[in-house]
Amino acid sequence: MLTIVADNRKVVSMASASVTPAAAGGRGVVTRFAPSPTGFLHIGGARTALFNWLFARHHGGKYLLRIEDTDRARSTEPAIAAIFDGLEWLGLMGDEPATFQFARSDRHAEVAHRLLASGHAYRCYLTQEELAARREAAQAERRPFRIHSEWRDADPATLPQDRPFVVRIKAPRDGETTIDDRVQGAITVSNAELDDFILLRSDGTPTYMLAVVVDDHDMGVTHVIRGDDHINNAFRQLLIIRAMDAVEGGWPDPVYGHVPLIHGADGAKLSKRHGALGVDAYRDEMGILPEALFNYLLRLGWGHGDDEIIGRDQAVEWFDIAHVGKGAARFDMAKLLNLNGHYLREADDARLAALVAPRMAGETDPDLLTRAMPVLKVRARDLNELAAGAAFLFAKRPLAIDPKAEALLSEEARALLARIHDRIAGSHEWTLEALETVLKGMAEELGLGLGKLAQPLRAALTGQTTSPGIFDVLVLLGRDESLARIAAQATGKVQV
RNA sequence: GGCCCCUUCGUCUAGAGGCCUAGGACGCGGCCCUUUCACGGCUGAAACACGGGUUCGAUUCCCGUAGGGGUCACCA
Repeated sequence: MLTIVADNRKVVSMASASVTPAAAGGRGVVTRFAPSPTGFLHIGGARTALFNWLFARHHGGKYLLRIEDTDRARSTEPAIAAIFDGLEWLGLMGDEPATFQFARSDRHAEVAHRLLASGHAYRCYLTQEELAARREAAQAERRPFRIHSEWRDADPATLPQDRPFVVRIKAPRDGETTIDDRVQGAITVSNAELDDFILLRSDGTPTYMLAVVVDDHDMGVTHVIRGDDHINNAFRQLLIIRAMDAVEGGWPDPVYGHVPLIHGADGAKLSKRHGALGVDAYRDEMGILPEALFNYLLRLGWGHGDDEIIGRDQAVEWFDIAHVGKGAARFDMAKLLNLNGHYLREADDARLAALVAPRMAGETDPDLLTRAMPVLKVRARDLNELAAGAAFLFAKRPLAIDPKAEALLSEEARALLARIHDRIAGSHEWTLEALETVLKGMAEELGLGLGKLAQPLRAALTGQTTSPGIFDVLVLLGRDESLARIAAQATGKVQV
């Protein structure tokens, strides 16, 4: 993972040095997923990535990745690795090596200076203290605070030479701006609501607002699909885009699609309290399959008629951003588990065996695990349940007997086990059919239901009250192990 | 608080003026299958936030109300 990061860095610095805007003029669709590496890839981010990926694939376009690491204090290398790891797992890596935003600071500053030179931006010498004081004053008078810098229209000749300044955009003060959002529909904001936000900080570094716009432009991004917490930013970013378009042309408005955030079960924004975990937790701790999370996330906030089970290819064919719901959807673990159970049953047995083995205590046999999978996977919803269900296969004698199973092993039951032991020990074939014939015949002879034999058998063989079918268990365990486990619980048997 | 957005069963959703007696899925209840647990099948309860319009006719269009969410940094 770290080598990939290093490679990406190299590619980026070359790209930023040559400054070759891909000119978003017309042609193919280009989307992007742009997380800031301040933590793991959370479920909401994964869904945003998914929608970008699907939209691009559906339209035969390109899907790119950009790491927004301009916040040097909060961005970390492990977070970058975790995000790539999560995307990789879900099959949502970009079509090209990721772009790293911080590496492109010079290009961002260059754009700010063009805006400055063309009069679309200005140097503002207001200090943070002055701003804070004005903000407080506005608060005290209970009126909304808008930055009105006296430097906006200052005579360039009178500008201080040795004081720090920030570069602010000159936002229009009248009129209104409408965004035709592909998810939300038309959204209109009065320009008076937008104030002169900062492009370049006093230390010369670009702000997020500037960096996003410049990077999207240079990467040729045509469709900006992201969380709807960015709606307000879209209007500000459009200001920069239109200013640059006026300055040098070739800066078309992107198409926006602001998808709703995912909420917790209580309807509030998903937070750690709700289990807003990284996708790695769904994989490692909860034992979720990537195709299940993919399907779940897709159906969360989007639907296609009555269809519930939707695979990758089908999703690409059907995905339509206009059908993404406008309201926030709540995360429902029960439904995810149900879907996971479905994909578990569909999954390849050897693959499942490999996924389950590390979750089991002690030694396991991949071959036996694989052979047991068909009867094991139908009764599990996640890999942990699958591992628990497989435990009996590798348990060492003497078997730990679960209290509920113990209750099944009465005196009569133990006596019965002795008879079963002798009877099946004499069976020359150890197959599903042969064992079934023998045991059913025996039950009939004794005038008992098969359950009377099967239940104590299950307890003796697995130490539990639930397991795959009893004949499956016998065959999986094999003749020697089965007879030994039965003998251990039967009365009057010499334990091997 | 200002601004922006949202609102169909508990949850995810279908629905784009008559197809709606509002459909599907998860979850929940019942039945069947069955040696247990599952899987599977059948089945039941369960929703158009409220109030006004527009219309011959509104879940669907418009306006209010209520509720919810987002956003208001030299963070991203």
